[in-house]
Amino acid sequence: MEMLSVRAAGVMTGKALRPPMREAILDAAITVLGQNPGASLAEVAARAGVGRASLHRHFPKRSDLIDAVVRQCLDETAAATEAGVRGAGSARETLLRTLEAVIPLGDRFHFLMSVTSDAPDVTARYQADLEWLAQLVDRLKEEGVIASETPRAWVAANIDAQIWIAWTEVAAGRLAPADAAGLVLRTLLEGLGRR
Amino acid sequence: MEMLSVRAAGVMTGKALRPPMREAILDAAITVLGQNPGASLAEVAARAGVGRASLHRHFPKRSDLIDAVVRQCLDETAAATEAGVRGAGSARETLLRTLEAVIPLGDRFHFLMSVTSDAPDVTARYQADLEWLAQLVDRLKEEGVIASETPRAWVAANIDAQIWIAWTEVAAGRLAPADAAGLVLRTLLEGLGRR
DNA sequence: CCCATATGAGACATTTATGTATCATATGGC
DNA sequence: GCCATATGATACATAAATGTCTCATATGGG
Repeated sequence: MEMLSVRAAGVMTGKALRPPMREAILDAAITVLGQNPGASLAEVAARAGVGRASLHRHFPKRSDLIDAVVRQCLDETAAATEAGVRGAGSARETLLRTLEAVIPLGDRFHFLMSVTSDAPDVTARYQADLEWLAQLVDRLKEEGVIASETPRAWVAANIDAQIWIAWTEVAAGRLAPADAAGLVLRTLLEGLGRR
Repeated sequence: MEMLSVRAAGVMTGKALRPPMREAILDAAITVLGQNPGASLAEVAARAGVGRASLHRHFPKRSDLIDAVVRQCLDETAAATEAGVRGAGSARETLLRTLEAVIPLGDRFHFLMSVTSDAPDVTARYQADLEWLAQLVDRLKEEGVIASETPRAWVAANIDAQIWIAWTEVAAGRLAPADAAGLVLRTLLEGLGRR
């Protein structure tokens, strides 16, 4: 039984368990590099409350940190969208659930937009996400929720933009988190005009 | 009369006449720094087809270049919005004319968003633009074009986002320039839903 | 043709960020 | 209490961008 406790404490840190420090650095990186992609690693370390040397121990090169953050963001958004897809229902319901799950990850989303990664698996996953969104758009058109003439790229760009706007407004305290997804859905489908 | 030609040639270059080189550098800066705000001045100079030393002659410090680009973008957007406002008409017509004028300047808009300038007059002009947009939103609400309960910040953020989306789609060749403003207005007011 | 001015190219110093190494210390399991 | 490991602080080396300077050259007006 001691073996088990030892394992849980950190021997298997390879990937299953995440040291708290690594997580703190990744969080700081999302915030700092999201606001300013050219920020220095010293700023990231300071935000994480960590020495710059320790940061380099976990991520030897800047590109390693960027890669790890991108993977983290992809993992989180994938988990969120999977949860949204799992439950059955109409495409409109799927969209609403996905929005509820994804809006709180707006900063992750924004970071993924601002970075260009060269790792092939990363771009593959990114493409997969875009493909999934495209299929959802097609389902929305089939159900008559979205006008079928509207270009797919236009719809996708609008969804992305709305997610970012909603996250910004929530983060600024101008919008209640519980209202965000509904407002986005309404704006997307009916616009801002007087109904 | 020779004096006049001399003047026109460049003696009064202080502000009235713009040397072609300065313009080329500013254009290149908008493009390069718009895509990657951390790009080096060497990249900007190369894009402008100009030596790096010459760039430093016109803009001794990096911040000087940034400032000049910001001012240029503010000038252009101000000229465009003024033209949209001048003609009388409903707020909806004003919005449409403004969109037509501003969408082609989407990259200028995007650049202004991505940069934080510390010059006081720049921030003042930026605030003035935001104020003008807020007033237009109020007029739209008064006319019943936009639902009056919708928060002003939500409307403004949506307009900004639509401008950027439209510019991107036009630049990518997926949207005809002539269709852009109309599509934006329709999406803003009626959304993407089937009418 | 001559001259003033602007440019391009290159050398150079300075600054800033990055990456590496070392050492003292603290933390946590045993 | 002891020891392994991780961390923080510091110093150092390297790389890259920035800013300055000089010189040869071209351009355009007189």
